[in-house]
Parts: sequence; structure tokens; C-alpha cells
Amino acid sequence: MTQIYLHNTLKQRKDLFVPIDEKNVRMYVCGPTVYDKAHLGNAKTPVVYDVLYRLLCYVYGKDHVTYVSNITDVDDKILNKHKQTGKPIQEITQETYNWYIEDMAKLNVLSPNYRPRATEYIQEMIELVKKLIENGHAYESQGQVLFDVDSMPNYGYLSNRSMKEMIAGARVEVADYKKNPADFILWKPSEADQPGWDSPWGYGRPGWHLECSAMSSKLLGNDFDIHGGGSDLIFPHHENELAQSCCAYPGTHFAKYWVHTGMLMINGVKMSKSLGNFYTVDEILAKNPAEALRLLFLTTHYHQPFNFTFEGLNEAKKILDKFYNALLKNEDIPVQKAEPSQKIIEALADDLNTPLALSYIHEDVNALNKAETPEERKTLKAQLLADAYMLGLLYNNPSSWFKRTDDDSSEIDALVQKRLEAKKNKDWATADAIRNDLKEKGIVLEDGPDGTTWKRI
RNA sequence: GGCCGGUUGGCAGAAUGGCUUAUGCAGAGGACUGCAAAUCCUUUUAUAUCGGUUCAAUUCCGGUACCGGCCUCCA
Repeated sequence: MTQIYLHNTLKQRKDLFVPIDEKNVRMYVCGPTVYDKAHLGNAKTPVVYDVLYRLLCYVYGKDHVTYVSNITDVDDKILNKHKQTGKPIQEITQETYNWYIEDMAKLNVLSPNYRPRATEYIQEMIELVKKLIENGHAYESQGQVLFDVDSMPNYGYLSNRSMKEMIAGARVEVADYKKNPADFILWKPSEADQPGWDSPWGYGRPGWHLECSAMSSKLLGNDFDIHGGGSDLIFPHHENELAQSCCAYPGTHFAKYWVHTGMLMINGVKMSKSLGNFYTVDEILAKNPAEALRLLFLTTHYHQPFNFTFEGLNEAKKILDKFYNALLKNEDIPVQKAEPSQKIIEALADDLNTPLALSYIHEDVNALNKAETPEERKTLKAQLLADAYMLGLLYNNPSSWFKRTDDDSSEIDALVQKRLEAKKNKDWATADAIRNDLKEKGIVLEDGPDGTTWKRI
């Protein structure tokens, strides 16, 4: 069986992945808060875990992997959106959820086994808080329930920070209802016009971290294999999830492997609305193929910061043009089932080395382009597609890759026909004029042994 | 201030204690083509800096500089 290595934040190094139960490999990845359209960073993380999910399915079998990615649909950001727009909360969350699912589909992200919503697990969260109070890890103060960090001697071990440092940071919210400034909210009261649920502590709503503890426990158990998310979540979100879960269920360890993806930057700086370099997935995909964005995400190792540039996106598109050219030339060859090559698997098993894996896809494409016999083509095409599947690439139809839905084929075909006439008469001036006119419209003509074909580049 | 990560050719981006250090884009030359495009062949260019360990370091260790992230909501 393939040995998978993953960078484990708990150990701050690469770690051999040994599932708790290889018949039931379990992964939980923090999903979006549904208050606004997904931005590029929101898309990069699920693409990365999609590759990991594909790898786990390959190694352990699809039926032996459970992948959970949550939807946060109760949060103050949603509340703020409601205040700003006047739109009902339900509408905001549902609409944003739908956009997110559309984006994920375009990026060829496989559906997780579960996409639980926080609001569907309120009872579980209340139970969790009760347990924490019972176990002496939480206390009520001025209508809120807080986690008592002093009750957990090793609090801070995931993010590798000590209480001293956190207080020295002096940016921790100091509030008189907290015993320790680092204590965080488990449950807080809601106004009558705010979303809330009845609880032993009155009408209120959960703190941010609670849902992941409750949902992962319910869907995956108290101990599971992989917990993922962006590296910005390590503290405080994941640290606090870990604290809640371990303290609520003594003797359990929560996630065994913590995997974090590097942040996305735009032209070398952090993406932020105030800097004006903020891009939603939606607006990028309006003008660029989703597959190019997906490929671009995979050109950098997931653990590194990822620098988004439009040059990079164009380069990704050109690479796909090359890949689809090879497939287009072999469109008549029937698709054969094949296993992914060992080197692709090895690259991915080594802490998801997608850049190295991509270099093997290039090798596959080069080999296919050089293939001479139909048998060779058949084998190499199958190999390419099987390898690309592991990265979730080459899922488009090769001929539609080079066309646009609004292209008027008959008009272009007529021009091609006209040019063929000119060529027959050796009227090169007319022939070239037609070629150049089309080129200006982004259409490239290719003269081959079987006639002329056109592509949109 | 604390904690983390990074610095590889014109650009993107892997890998590695020694051997010809990937892969892609761009550039150069060639084949093919009426000309192109696509494809194929050939090819130029790199390991921030200073020390240490070592027979040997881009790779290991330490210092310095610079960049980024987190410490507050964030994928």
C-alpha cells in the first residue's frame, strides 16, 4: 500500500500518515462562512483538499474514506450583511451557499460526503457546552459561556504558543467577563431580532469554534484522521476546536493530522478589500476557464504561500491549451480505463507534491504527442487521463475547450471555405488576409493533412 | 515584541550532501508549412548573504539581510 506523508502542524514536520482505521479514513476541512461570494482564497483550499481526497480514495478505496466540509451559516458576519442589506438571513446564507457550490463544481471539486451546516447541529453544540461545564472547562459569566483556558494545561500546543506570549501580544480582547483574557466564547446571548436558539443559558447562539467540534464529533467521531483548513485558522480557530473537543471528551485526541494550506496573495501582497486587490472566484471565472485557475493553484506546493497573478493564470491556460491539443489530436482514440502511474501517486503521496505531479503530466503529454502507432496512442492517452484525474484536470471536452458557446461556427466555416478556394488558386494574399482577420478575433487556423481546423485561443 | 514560513535561472516552480539539478513559460536555432499554427529536435540563463560541520553543501547547523503570514474576523 502507498505510504502517504503529510505535513502535520502538530509536529511541524512531514509525518507518515497512518489512519486510525484504514477501512474508515476520516477527514474534516473547514469550509466557508456563507455571507458573501467566495474569494480566490476560499477556492484554493478546497482544490487542495480535493486532491488529497482523490489520493485517499485511490489508496484506501472510495468507500473507505469519509470527507466532511462544513458550511458556517451562523456568524456575526452574516448578521452584519443582514443589517447592511436588509436581506433575510436565510436568503443570504442560501444564496451564498448556492454560489459556493457552483464555484466548486466549475473547479471540478468532488463533493465531500457531508457538507453539514452549523444551524443543523445546534443541539449537539449545546450538549458540548454542557459537557465542558460539567468537566470544569467552561463557566458562565454575564450571560455568556466561556472556555476556561487555564483549565487546560497544554492549551496552545497546536499553534505552539504559550499563554504568556498571547497576553504579551496585548491584542487579546480584555473583557471584564473573562477570567483569563484568552478565554473564548462558547455561547453568547442573542437579541430577540437576532438568530438564536433556546439553551440552558438563555436565548443565544454559538461561538465560532463550536460548530466544528460538534459536527466532526457527530459525523466522524471524537478521534479522526485529518483536519484541514487555511493556515490562518491555526490560531485561534483550530487551537480552540482542539481545546473544546479534547476537554469535552477526555482521553480523546481530536484530529491526528493537522494539515494547513498556505495563504493566497495577489502580486506578492495579501489580498484584501481595502487594498483593492480582492477577487471573487466568480469574477475570475467570468473571463477565464475554471480549469486554468485549478491548475494554477496546483503549480505551487500547497503549504507555501500562493502568489496569484494574471500572468500565471494565462500561463496555466496555455499549458492547458497544450494538453488539450494533444487530446484533440487523439480524439478519435477511444478512452480506455487505466490506473494512474506510480510516479504520480508517489509525488502526491509525498505531502501532495502537485508541482512535481504536474511535471509528469507534461511528460505524459509529450509522450502522447510522439506516439506513432494507434496502440501507443491508446495506451498513452489512457495514461494521461488517469494521471490527470488524480489532480482533477482534463475534465473538459477537448474540442469544446477551444471553442466558445457564442462562436458562430457557420460564419467561421464559410471563411475557412473561402480561404481554401484562395489557397487552391495560390492566392496567398487573400488566404493570409482571412487568416489574419480571424486571428484578430482570437481564432487560429491550422492547416493539417485532413483539411483546416479552427480554434479559439 | 512573540511564534511560524520563505529567499533557486528573465518569470513560474520542484528536487537534491557529491553525478549532466527537474518541469513549464519566455528567449535562440532547426525540422515541418506557400506562409502560419500545432508538434518535434537542439539550446542560453539560478541555488540571498556571512560563518560552521564535512573529503564534499544549493541541500545540514548558526548568524545577518530581505519578504510574507499569524498573534484581531479571515480559506
